Amino acid sequence: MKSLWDEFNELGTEMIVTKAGRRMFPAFQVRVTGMDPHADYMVMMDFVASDDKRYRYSFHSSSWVVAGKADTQMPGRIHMHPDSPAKGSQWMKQIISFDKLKLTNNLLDDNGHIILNSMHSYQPRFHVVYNPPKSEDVSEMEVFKHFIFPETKFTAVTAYQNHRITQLKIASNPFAKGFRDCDPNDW
Amino acid sequence: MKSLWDEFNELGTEMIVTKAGRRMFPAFQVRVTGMDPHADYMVMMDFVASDDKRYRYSFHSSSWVVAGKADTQMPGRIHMHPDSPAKGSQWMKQIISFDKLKLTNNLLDDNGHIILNSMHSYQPRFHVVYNPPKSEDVSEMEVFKHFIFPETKFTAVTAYQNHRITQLKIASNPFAKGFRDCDPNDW
DNA sequence: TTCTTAGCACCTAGGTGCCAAGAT
DNA sequence: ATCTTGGCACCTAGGTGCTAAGAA
Repeated sequence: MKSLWDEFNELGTEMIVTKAGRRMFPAFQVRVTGMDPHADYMVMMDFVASDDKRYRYSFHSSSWVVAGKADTQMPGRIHMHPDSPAKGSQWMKQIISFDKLKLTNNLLDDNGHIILNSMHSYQPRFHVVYNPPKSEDVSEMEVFKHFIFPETKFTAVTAYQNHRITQLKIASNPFAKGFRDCDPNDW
Repeated sequence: MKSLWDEFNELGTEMIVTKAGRRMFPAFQVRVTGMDPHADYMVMMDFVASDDKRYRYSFHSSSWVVAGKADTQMPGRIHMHPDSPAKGSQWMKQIISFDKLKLTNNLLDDNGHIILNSMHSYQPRFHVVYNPPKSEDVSEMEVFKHFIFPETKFTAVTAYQNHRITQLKIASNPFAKGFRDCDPNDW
C-alpha cells in the first residue's frame, strides 16, 4: 500500500474518528523478514502524537494551520495484532494487515479501540516483541523493536476537511464505491 | 441454544459439509464456570465418530438406516477457539461460541476446517486445557478435561435428507430467511 | 440410482461518505 | 462559527438452501 499512502500523504492524510470506532484507510500493512521461524513473536501498533499542537483546516488557503497547543492526551493504547502470538514463520509467510484496527474519539471507549484527539496529528508505529527460547542469552539481543513509516502520518478528524482527501478516499476505498462518479477501472 | 439443539436432535440433526467449508447450525455454544480467573486456558472442539457405520436416508420410511461399515477416517482435527489462550475470567465472562468453525468433506483441506465423512454420524466434544501457574503441584490436578452434550450429535450430509430438518433450519437460521413462507415473528 | 458440485437469489453484518440537525 | 453526531443509501463480504448439471 506504500504508493497509496504516499498519494494520501502528499495531500495531508486525514483519518475519521467516531464514537463507535472507524477503520483506517488505507490500512496499515507491513511485511516482515529475518525472524526466527520457530520463535514466538507478538506484533502490535500504537500511535504517538506528531507534535504538541492542535490544528484547524483553513479552507481559505486549503491547508492545515496551527490552532493552539495540543489537548491533554491519555497515555496511548496499544493494538495487539489478533494473530499474536505466532511463530516467525507465520508472520513472514504473508503480509501483516491491521485492517481491523479502529480509531475512536471516545475517551471512555470500552472496545479496545485506539483513542485519538480530533484535529491532532499522529504517527503510527509498528512494534515487534521477540519471545526468545529459554536457552538463549537474552542480554545480548533486542527483544523489543519498533518501526516508523513517515508516510503513514495523519490528522484525526471527525469529518473530512480537505476535499481532495475525500475524493481520493472515494476513488480508492472499495466500500465507498457508491459515491464514485465513474468507475476508475474504466481508466 | 440447548432447546434448539433438542428440537433438531428429535428429528435427527444433519449438518452440511462442503468442499469450501460450511458453518454448523445451530452453532456450538457453551458457558463455563469454576475456572481460576487468573490462569490461562485453551478451549477447543473436536468431533468423534458416533459409531463405525455408514448411513443412508430411507425416504420410504423417513428414517436413517445403516448402509454398511464406516469409511476410513482420518485422525480428527482439533478446532482451537480463536480466543485461546485466555484467562479464566475472560472465558467465564460470556458464552463461548464456536460459530466460526466450519465442516468440510475435502480430505485435502488446507484451511484448518474439520474434515468429516458424509453420511456418517458424529459427536462434537468440548475440551478445556488448563495451564497451571508454575507454583502449583500439577500432579494432583486435571489439566485436560472434555465435555459431551449428546443432543449435539449429527449426521454429516452434502445435501439435506430429512425435509423436516430443512424446514427447521430455514425457520431458525437468520441467513435462510429468504426461504421462509411467512415471518416466524408473526407467531 | 445416488451422491456431489457450482452458480444463484436472498439474506445478515458491517464498512463508506453524505447530509441535516444538534452541540459547543 | 466550528465541530460533532446519527440516520441514510450504497457498497463489500460472506452465510443460506435451491436448482440443475455433473460425477461415481
